[in-house]
Amino acid sequence: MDSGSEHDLPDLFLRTARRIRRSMHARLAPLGLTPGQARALRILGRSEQPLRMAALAGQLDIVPRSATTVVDALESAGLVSRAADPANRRSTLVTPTAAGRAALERMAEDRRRAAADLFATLSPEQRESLRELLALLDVDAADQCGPNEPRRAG
Amino acid sequence: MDSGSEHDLPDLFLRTARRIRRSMHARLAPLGLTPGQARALRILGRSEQPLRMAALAGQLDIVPRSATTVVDALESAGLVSRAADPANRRSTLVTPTAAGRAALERMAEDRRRAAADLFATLSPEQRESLRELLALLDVDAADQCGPNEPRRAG
DNA sequence: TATTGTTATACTCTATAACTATA
DNA sequence: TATAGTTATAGAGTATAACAATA
Repeated sequence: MDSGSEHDLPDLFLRTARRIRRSMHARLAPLGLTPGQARALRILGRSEQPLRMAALAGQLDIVPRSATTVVDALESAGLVSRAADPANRRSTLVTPTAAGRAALERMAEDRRRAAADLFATLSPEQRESLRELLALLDVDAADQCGPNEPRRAG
Repeated sequence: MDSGSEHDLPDLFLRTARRIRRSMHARLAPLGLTPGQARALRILGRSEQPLRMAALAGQLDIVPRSATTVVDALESAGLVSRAADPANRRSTLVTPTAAGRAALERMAEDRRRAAADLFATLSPEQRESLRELLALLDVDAADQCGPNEPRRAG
């Protein structure tokens, strides 16, 4: 009734993002995970190797300090473990535990269903278009506005 | 280098949203406004009538309590004013002040440029496609996941 | 000295619950 | 009693700055 007009592209984008985040939050709450924690766990789960904190932060597109908070929570929940990198003792390697991998499996199905729900108003072709457009936006995006990338002029 | 793969639609979406929010934050910081405050001010500025708190919350797609915080900040900054609705003294009517309207004008140009930057990797046709897809997503979106709408089954 | 991660802190955004004033 | 808004509080997400350990 009050949402259909006058929004520019960034506005529309953040509006939908808010809705997605709200939905994820509700879906994950019963599992005791926040959307950010679940996202980090997925990244760790799909990685072949244990990830350093900085690498995880890079994939999450947040500063390393913020990754610490996320990993702290996951570690407390027993879903990931930290270990010093033998090759470079400054580095911390993070890996999902067995419980972490089990949680990922439990979440996967639910996640697919939720995504389908969220984008239910789009046809499969439209969803594919959206995916392509988002991928385009993502390409050099981090270079421009990422928190970890060096700032450039402009 | 590390962002190009394995993201589903919600992930891609939130990733870009994060980037947009970061860009807005940086752009608005010199003006002493947060993205949320600027958004509320724009909604108030484009409204013909003064808005009640609940109406503003509705357009912002947040709960009324959250709108209070935003309006508090705008009022402190002298950009909006609150007045009791003469017709119903329970209601509060919010209007931009002259300073608020001036701030909106100052922001408008900058905002257009920022939006162009953010979506620079897309052609005009692609931007239009994206706009249409987002509009579709927005249609019955609030009904499903909004914080103010009554919860339904499913 | 440079790098990696962390401790300490702060701010934005949003939520629920309880309360006040009004209807 | 129901409604509009607020006070009080909390938690998620993210940031900067200073510091320790290691290289």
